[in-house]
Amino acid sequence: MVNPLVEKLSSFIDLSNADRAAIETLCLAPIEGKAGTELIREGDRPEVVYLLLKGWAYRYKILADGSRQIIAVLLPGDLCDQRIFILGEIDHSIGLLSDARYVKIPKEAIIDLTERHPAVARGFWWATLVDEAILREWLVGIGQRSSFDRLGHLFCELWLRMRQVGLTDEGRFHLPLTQEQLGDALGMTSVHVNRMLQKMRTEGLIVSESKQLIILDPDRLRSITGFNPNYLHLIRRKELAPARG
Amino acid sequence: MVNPLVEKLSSFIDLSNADRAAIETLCLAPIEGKAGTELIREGDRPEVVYLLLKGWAYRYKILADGSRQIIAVLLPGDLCDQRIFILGEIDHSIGLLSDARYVKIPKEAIIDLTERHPAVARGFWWATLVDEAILREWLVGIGQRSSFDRLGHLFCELWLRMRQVGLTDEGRFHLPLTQEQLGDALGMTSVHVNRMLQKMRTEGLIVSESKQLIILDPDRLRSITGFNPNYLHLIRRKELAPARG
DNA sequence: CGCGGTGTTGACTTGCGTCAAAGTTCGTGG
DNA sequence: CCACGAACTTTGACGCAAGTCAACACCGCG
Repeated sequence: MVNPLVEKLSSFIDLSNADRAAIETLCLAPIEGKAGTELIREGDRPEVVYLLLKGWAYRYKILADGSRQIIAVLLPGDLCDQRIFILGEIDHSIGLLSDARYVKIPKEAIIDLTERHPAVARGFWWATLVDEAILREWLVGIGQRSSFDRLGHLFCELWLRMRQVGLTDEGRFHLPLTQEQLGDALGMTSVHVNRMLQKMRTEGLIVSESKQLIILDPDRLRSITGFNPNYLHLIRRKELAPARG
Repeated sequence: MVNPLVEKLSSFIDLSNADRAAIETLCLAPIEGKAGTELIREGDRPEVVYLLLKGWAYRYKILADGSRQIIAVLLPGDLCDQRIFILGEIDHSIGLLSDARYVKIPKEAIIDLTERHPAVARGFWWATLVDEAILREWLVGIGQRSSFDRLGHLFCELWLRMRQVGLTDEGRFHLPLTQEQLGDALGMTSVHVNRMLQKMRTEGLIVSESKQLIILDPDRLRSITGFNPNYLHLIRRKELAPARG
């Protein structure tokens, strides 16, 4: 089985065999975690970086009144903030949405890897910039789009991101989020998520069954929700010098 | 006059005189721009990084229906994405909110600077991580907070960020945003921004006059809006080794 | 077979948007 | 230096998308 981080980075940069091997070496002692486990709690001072190998995780914040905002969804191949240890206390929490496999990478190993493997360093920068772009797009959605469009837009994004790591089967992929979690990610209530899901079903846009989502007509869903995949920066930039930076 | 980037980074790391001089050398040929100027348009392929020296700028996206979401507000000392050139086309636009002074730094100069000055590299990483944390907090606000709290929360943030670069006078600072721009940043209409501003005035929280905002009682505003400054990571981490990373 | 976590449904409420008009401020050119 | 227009702010009436509350159904699991 291919390492999902290698797979993800390969969609953007050319990795040498040495680069691949270096990444895979970091994944030799994976940890298995159960859904609901908290990896990092707001206020912690982590000295390691987490890399998801299998399953889903999420970043979130809990407010004083108990409400929760999900800030990001992490899929296999996603790295939790390569330089997180530069900050003092972390300002949000990270937990597992499903049973998952992951590795804890000491900060020294990350620094070492990026110093010895410029292509990997470049790939990590790319991944960081894409994570930020996703965050921006979520802000745009929650600020400007209708709840229906927001939900459909998220499905388009998750579909492409899952496809990038080879975890889709045509329009179908595993989606372990409950309606309440979807709501917390999109800034709406689970009741309203439910209503919008049904609208999408009756309009023939999706089918969902036991944690599987099927997007019946991706093109139509995209055009209805105004989804533009440019922010995922999936296009490989062959013309760029591979070296420094 | 102190360079605002030097001032900002100094709040987190110790810069040597050589570090400071290197940054200041990059700012020798500033450009003066008028309010409303577009620095980067969605779809561009920038090969330079912008550094704001004076005035305000903003990142934003325009949707198909013409609505605009402001994704970030940039203050003096803010750098527009140190590694932006790694991506292909940029996925959002950047414009000037007020008349401003800024410099365009070629990507080679950024790479060179960070390779020769590890402390600066570390500071740039810190600034990047804080920018991301601000983005997360905006998402939390727009997703979970009432419009009143969102507005007050933003004022608390801008006040601290302006103070960090020495641009406050007690609770007073220059705030060049129109009510429409505030609305586009907070995901609400300018009409509603107006109503919430008046509520804040009648409750004795703020005074505003000709682009100046005065926060009368920062502690009260903070507790009302649930503002926790942890995400700005203003605390200097003296205990950390200054070297690599 | 019962129980806790989900999903579904309907009735009712409300925060915020929409629309539209009047008031204010400010920059610019005559 | 004043007048005029454009951009911004303020106000009020009204509508609606989405929240709230509450009951019920379902489903997997011990």
